[in-house]
Amino acid sequence: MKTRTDAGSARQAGSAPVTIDLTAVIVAVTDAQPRVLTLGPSVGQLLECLPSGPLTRRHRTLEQGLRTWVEAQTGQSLGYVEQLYTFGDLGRQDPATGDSPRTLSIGYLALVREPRSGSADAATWHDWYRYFPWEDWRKGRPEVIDGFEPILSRWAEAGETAGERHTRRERIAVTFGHHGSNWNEDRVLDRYELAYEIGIVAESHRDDSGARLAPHAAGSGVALAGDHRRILATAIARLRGKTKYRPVVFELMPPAFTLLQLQQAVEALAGIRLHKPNFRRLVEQQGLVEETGAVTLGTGGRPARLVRFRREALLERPAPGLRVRAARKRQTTGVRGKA
Amino acid sequence: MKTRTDAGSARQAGSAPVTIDLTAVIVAVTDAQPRVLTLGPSVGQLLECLPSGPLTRRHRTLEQGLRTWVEAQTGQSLGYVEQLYTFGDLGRQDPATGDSPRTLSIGYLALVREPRSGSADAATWHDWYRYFPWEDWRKGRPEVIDGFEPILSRWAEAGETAGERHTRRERIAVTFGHHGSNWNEDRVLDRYELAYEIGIVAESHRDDSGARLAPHAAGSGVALAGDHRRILATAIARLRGKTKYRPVVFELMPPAFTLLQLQQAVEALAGIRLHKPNFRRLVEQQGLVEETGAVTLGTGGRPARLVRFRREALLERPAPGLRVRAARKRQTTGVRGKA
DNA sequence: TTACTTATTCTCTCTTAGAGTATAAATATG
DNA sequence: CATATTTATACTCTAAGAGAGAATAAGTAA
Repeated sequence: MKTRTDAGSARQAGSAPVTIDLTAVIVAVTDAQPRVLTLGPSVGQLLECLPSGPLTRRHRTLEQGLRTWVEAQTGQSLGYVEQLYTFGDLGRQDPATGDSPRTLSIGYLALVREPRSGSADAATWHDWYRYFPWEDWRKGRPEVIDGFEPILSRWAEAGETAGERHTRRERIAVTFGHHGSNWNEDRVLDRYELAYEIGIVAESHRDDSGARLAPHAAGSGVALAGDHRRILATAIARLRGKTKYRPVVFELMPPAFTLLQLQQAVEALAGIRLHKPNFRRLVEQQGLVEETGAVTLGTGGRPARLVRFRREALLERPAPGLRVRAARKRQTTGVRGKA
Repeated sequence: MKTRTDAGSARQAGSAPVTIDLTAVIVAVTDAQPRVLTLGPSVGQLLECLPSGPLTRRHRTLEQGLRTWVEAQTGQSLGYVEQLYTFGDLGRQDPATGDSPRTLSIGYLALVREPRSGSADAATWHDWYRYFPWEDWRKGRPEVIDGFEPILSRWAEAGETAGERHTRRERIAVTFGHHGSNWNEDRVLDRYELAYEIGIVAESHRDDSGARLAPHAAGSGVALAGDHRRILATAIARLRGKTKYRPVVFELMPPAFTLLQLQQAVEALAGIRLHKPNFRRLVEQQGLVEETGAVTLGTGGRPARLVRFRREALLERPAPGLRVRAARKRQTTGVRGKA
């Protein structure tokens, strides 16, 4: 449609060629680990990247374009797909791009059931904590954060005015919490952004960005090409948040599963441990699952009932989800040996 | 960055010229009504539209481009701004555009304090329920929904297979609820999408879209140019949802306000009535406000304390927000006469 | 003074969430 | 085969939170 006022001329004048990149974060959970599909480094491409390709006029819809590209590049066909965010800031483009057409990346989150094990393509599945080691609190506070802390405080105290120093301390407290307390697992993107600004992650140094305070810290995880690690952070944040009010985890589960498997999937995504009896109560109370009648052996103990997702739950509750909070005391889910 | 596999050639081949439109939903609350800023119809532009303009190479960031356009078109400078969604499906463009370059719209939500009353610009503030009359349940169930119901059932029963009819009935139940129960105020976009698909709103008939089952229904609200009503629906949905876990309402309040004003702002956004004592308890318990010491007269009754937003609340709670649910019984907030 | 309006404070009940304990039914081990 | 170990499942106890309504305070309008 037309834009009003005298925008017409401005449009002609300033409108620059733009390329739209459709980029997918494809997530699965296997063996209680969250995985993401990437294309490994190769000749002419130093870093790993997410599956992605440009929007063309053959793509009727953005999502359809994404599906096409992903299938071409990885062989994966996608089920659940959701748009995340559109990234397009200039100062943040990989300078390798030169000043060719401006590129916007539209990021998508996709959830799939199972990593296709024998994919002959260049695509490989990786534990997503490879890119965000500080996000996995399932075995307690990750040690890598110890390495960040001095960098963070140095940055805070380097503020020009007292006010700025206060704001910076506040920001650190909100995003990273206070020495283990107040950790909010949803703030994945905030943490990445802060790490990027301060220079903790490798991308800060590669990009044409202002702040380069700290040298790229140890334990800052594997970098991805372009904006891709930011897009991944956005995806994890969205998924962690959404789990709480929509039954999205079930997109990642096989048709039948045990309650422990479900719990471990949620724990894998959220990066925290949950209290087992309360988790089960929550799931059953909300009517999110129903019996299949079958049981599994091979659990190593008493056989577990196999359940399946109950679609009707969507109709019954306004916000069917797993509103979980981390167990205060570190809580074994019953699988990983004696506490 | 580069795209891997043999995307290079495909990119050259298919890559079409693209225009990026930055579109703003600018929201304020005055006199307990939610308002949105639009540019009125004019010569060469039959419908109202949202402030919007193309991204140019002068805009370093998308958000900065948006702010520039909005200020040029409306004189409003924006405070809180948040990206919503990127729309770019082909089948849904206003056919008036012809087949000129494909346009993607990136929608934004902006919150401002006060409508600038005497704006000489073409921009005007309108109650947002003008575009979504069925979304305002503050005075009970809106009558316009009565007009939709037969159209909805006719659509459901027109499904080809029994399965499709069932799916359609389910979808209606989830989005519109069952005759007044199960109304979920967050599902603004779902409802608009359904209305669009069935043909309840005017845009369905204007666009080059498939379904045109029903004639554009009475009480279906004022149409906007292009995608803009969809973008507005997205904004309302986002704002209604976000209110529950982030203190965004305060972006819309004056520096000092009474608890009733705050409640009415939340009610205006959510389109539902709240239980007054419980609302106050929630606000005070969460530590979201603090005393200013002053009181207002002119409330028509006992003077009310004036409070202000307490920023520290952000640090103390993981999800500081107003997790409100509609009062079961219609509940007077004490202002609108005797129930 | 009396009615009415809005503000503010309580109370009571019911649901939900956090944390821990007890029992059941398999596997592993001697 | 008895026993320890492991996982599954069911309960209990407590405390916090949410829904609903009543009671009291302090103004304005008649």
